[in-house]
Amino acid sequence: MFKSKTSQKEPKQQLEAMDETTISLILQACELARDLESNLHNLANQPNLLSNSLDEITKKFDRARERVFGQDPSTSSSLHNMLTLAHQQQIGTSHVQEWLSSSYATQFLADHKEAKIGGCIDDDDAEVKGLQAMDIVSASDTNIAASSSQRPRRRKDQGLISKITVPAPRIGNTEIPPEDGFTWRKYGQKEIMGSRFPRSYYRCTHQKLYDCPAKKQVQRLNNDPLTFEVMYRGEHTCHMSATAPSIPPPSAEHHNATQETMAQTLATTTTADPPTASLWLSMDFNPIRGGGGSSSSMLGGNRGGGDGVGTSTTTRYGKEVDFPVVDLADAMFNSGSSSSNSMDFIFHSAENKWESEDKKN
DNA sequence: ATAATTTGACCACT
DNA sequence: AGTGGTCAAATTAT
Repeated sequence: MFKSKTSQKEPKQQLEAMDETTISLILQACELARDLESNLHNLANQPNLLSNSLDEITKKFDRARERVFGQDPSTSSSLHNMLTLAHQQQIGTSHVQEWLSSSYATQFLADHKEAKIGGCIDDDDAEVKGLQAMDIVSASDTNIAASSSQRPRRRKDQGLISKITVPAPRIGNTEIPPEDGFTWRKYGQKEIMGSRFPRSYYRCTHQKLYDCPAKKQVQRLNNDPLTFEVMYRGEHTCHMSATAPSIPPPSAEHHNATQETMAQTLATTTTADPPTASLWLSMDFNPIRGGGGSSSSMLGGNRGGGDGVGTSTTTRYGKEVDFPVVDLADAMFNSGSSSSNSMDFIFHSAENKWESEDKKN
């Protein structure tokens, strides 16, 4: 429904924002990333080379970013994270490149710039970069305590897989973390010292059924409530099972944040079925929800544009909230500008809706 | 009835 | 002792 509506309304006007040199820079960086990917195993033993290689890629992206945006580090953080994670988790960077070469990439960049209302400073790059392959390996040693009869509590250090920041949905509820193709069950929330917003703890919905150890933490950034910091721990094993309900993402055995970024990006930039972007689009977004006893009925995998696709609802702490899609779209496109004012309006109107929703309860 | 979320308490870690 | 991660009973949603 609103799927086609939004897609048609989104112009691809940002292409001219990037000249050929910029595109070339990005492609070069992708090329380097691919090289790195193929040599990753060798380079793992040569930290210096690895570091140089990463620097090279980073620089190219930075230059590309500067050419496009002058300077706006926040804008490129997701892109940067994406690439970084692509290396570390051995995601096929050809996917990245493919995506980058599509017009959706430019749209993505434009949208991110636009969506940054408060101007967030992404200080996570260092951390993400700091991740070693060891971290990824150690993450698999999550042996969920199913043994003792006592209350076995997990140790803190489970091996962090990835930590990324993702923008809140531009359309819909900006207060919920974006869909990432997996189904999560919230098991905790905690106020964190120095953070204005609580941190939410999620585990894979299928933890029990499939012994899936995947977890994630979601927290909004202090300085940019419209950005979520998502920390993934553990690896999904549920989609490995033949009967597992989760749809394995393109790079099946390496679930990760990149997908989240990409998924979120695409979800927030366009809901059309773009030729290249469909690569990610097809992998998720359908809000396979473990909702109300019907989760098991989803087991066949209802992907591929089935019935419930394109839904404009999602969960918000257990409640299903109808997004004022039409209103939002109108606000967005009738306001005649893409300024932050219109965005403010959108977010505020959305929040008001949710507030009144809350009052009912 | 079943599943998901909320939330206070418990516990590991520093 | 403080902080953060997890548990689990109670609550809410489906």
